[in-house]
Amino acid sequence: MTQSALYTTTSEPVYLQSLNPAQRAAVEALDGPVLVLAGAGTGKTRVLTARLIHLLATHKALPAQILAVTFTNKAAGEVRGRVAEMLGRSVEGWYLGTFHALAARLLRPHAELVGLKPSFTILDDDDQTRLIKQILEAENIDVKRSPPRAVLAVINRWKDRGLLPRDVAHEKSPFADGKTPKIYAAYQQRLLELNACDFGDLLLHHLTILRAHPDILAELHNRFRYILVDEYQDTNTAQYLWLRLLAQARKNICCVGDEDQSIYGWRGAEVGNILRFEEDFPGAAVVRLEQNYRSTGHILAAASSVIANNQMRLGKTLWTSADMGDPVRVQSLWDGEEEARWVSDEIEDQQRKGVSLNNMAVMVRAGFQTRAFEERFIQLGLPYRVLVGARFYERAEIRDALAYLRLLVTPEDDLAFERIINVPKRGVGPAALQQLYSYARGREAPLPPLGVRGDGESVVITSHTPPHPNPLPPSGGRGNPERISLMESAARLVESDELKPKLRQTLRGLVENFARWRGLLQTLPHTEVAQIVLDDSGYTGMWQADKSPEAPGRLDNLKELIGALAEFDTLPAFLEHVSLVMEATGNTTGEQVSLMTLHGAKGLEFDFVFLPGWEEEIFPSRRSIDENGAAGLEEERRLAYVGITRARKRASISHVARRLLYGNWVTPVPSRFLEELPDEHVLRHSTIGNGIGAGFRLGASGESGERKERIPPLWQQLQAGQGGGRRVNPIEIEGRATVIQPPRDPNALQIGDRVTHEKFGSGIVRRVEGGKLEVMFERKGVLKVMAGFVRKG
DNA sequence: GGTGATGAATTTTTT
DNA sequence: ATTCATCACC
Repeated sequence: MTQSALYTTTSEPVYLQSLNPAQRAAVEALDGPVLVLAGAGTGKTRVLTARLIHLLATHKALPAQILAVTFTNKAAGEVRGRVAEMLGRSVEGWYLGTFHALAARLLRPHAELVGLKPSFTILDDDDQTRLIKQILEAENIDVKRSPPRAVLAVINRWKDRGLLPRDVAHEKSPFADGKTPKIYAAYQQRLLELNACDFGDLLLHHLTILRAHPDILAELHNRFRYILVDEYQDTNTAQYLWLRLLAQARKNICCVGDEDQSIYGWRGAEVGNILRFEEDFPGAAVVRLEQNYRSTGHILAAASSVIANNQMRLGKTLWTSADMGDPVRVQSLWDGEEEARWVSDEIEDQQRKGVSLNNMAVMVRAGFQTRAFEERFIQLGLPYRVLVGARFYERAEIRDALAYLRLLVTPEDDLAFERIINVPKRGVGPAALQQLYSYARGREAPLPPLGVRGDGESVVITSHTPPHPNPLPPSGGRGNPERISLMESAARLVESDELKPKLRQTLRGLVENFARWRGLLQTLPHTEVAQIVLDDSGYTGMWQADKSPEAPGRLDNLKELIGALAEFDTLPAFLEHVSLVMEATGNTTGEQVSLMTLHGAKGLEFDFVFLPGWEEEIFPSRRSIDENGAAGLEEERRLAYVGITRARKRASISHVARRLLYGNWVTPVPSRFLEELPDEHVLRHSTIGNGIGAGFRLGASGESGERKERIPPLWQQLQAGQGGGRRVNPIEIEGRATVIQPPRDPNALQIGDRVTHEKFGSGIVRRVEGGKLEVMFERKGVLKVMAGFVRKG
């Protein structure tokens, strides 16, 4: 075998030297399916990076022969950066990116196969919602009872599951009078007409192509010798199907993930994918990374104890060589205000001891909880930043500006047209827009459409779905050739005398402006053209005239946008980037406490972590349990696990006796997760003097002194019947050797298998006893059933 | 077509 | 409490 220079030196290559045995096993198991179960803080990125380099160093693959998929741009960027650094060369052009970016890249050249042009645009969430709204209205569906966002969510969940309109004909949804499948079909139809994709389509279209065209699939099999997947526990069914298809020839697929950190079920992630890996890829090697390099002993023990209450897991036992450190703090407080005060006091305390604010973070369950802390921090003048606030490209002014640019590049972009036609206000309201629409459709138009044959044999967007509800025919689109864009309609109507004079003049000005701006692109740099567009359209002026306090910030953002634009050679290149990367350009200046949601905290770590609001209904979130029962509760518990394991030195959890929620006072029950924390690793304090809060033992006299107390039985009882969560004794943390497991008999039902029961729905096997199974059902919780009554999958 | 009042909803978030 | 959307009215 050829050996690289890196490899022939007497000592081992640098990138292998510093790995522990488990990490090393994960890196060196190059061929065949491999599942790397990477616990929190066990060096996952390091393994991912080393594995990529090892593939190259051993000459197993060239860069272009590796498909490395991540979930977020941030993760892709991290791997990119580290690989580039270690190799000392650029990773430009590698197939290393997010599912969506890679799918888009692979899809474009074959777009015609699903009825799109290779230049298709990618719609953002906002565009999607507006489109759905239009369709609902055209179908005469009450958008109050069926909010477009909710309908879109249902459709997106279908897409997550890889379901096309033809697959969902009998699926039910509580919205759109049961016509959601029809809405889905109409929506897909409209997307084709707009030559557009939403995020889900990027994968679905590509999947459709790979299934229908073995030659294209074979080409990819030939190209991608090795597949590497990050955060596998977050993959949805569509992504899973896509990966499985791509991996089926060579089976060299390595998935890295942690079922205990699967927290995106609500947006389609299937923990089942990771739980089922060995079944999906028989003969898979499984490597567990269990040595934690982040947290001290008490923190790990507390986190392990909480997560041990989950049934749907493969199981890992984290351990550390670090000392026990500080116990996890649990603080009981009066109300939200006191909680914010307590957290800020603790922060200032650490700050006085020399801890940087950058090493401290507050992690909440839901966005609205940040407010109390922000107010307190502002009051104290404590610098803070909110992570995952409104993202840069989601801000209104940025979306408006982007819409102008999109319209400049693609005059057919009706959604962009609609967004900016009356921004700034030009007197082109819904009525005028309706006129343009009518004309575009070639119906009810005041004049026969110029250059359009007949009177426009147009398919009305939605009102009559064609007999075949599948808008994705295998070849050629079913777009309506008669239909013209809104911009085109405006251009033609301006030449007629059917518009009111004022409107006509306005539209004429706009149409001419766009034509002129487009011309400028030939001679001027695109950044300058962009600036001219924003200025001449009156958009900049609109914000300059705005006296509201946020206006100056918005103008700054627009400047920043032009700045970002400068980093790309062309306008279309920039727009493609933006549609896939909705990230803020980070401006990290000075020392700041971080404030974020638990979801936003994944992948991050801090010395001191504050976890406020551990109260039933809030955390675990009521809706999560309402909507997903036992499975929802387990996901909440994983969120607790993620929160605690973010802490390097100390995790401080708190809950309050009363809280102002949506304008009224509630007295929450302490979170059941508090009870799952083992006493021997926790230090409990309370400033609450008596029994407010449905679970606090009365203090002797109602004074509010600090007091260490055991949480009493009342809510233990309350919880006993809830959520299907069985109480489990805290487990000890212990070391455990890395295991590379031999292949199992693929036919026998085993722990972790997904099964379906006619009456109880689907679930995960958690114990096998002869012919009897103990199954964790998603809806019903843990039940014993006969093996004969379930089927696999 | 723009403005103010009224009423309902209000987890989590990437691409 | 606050926000956001829709409706009635100017």
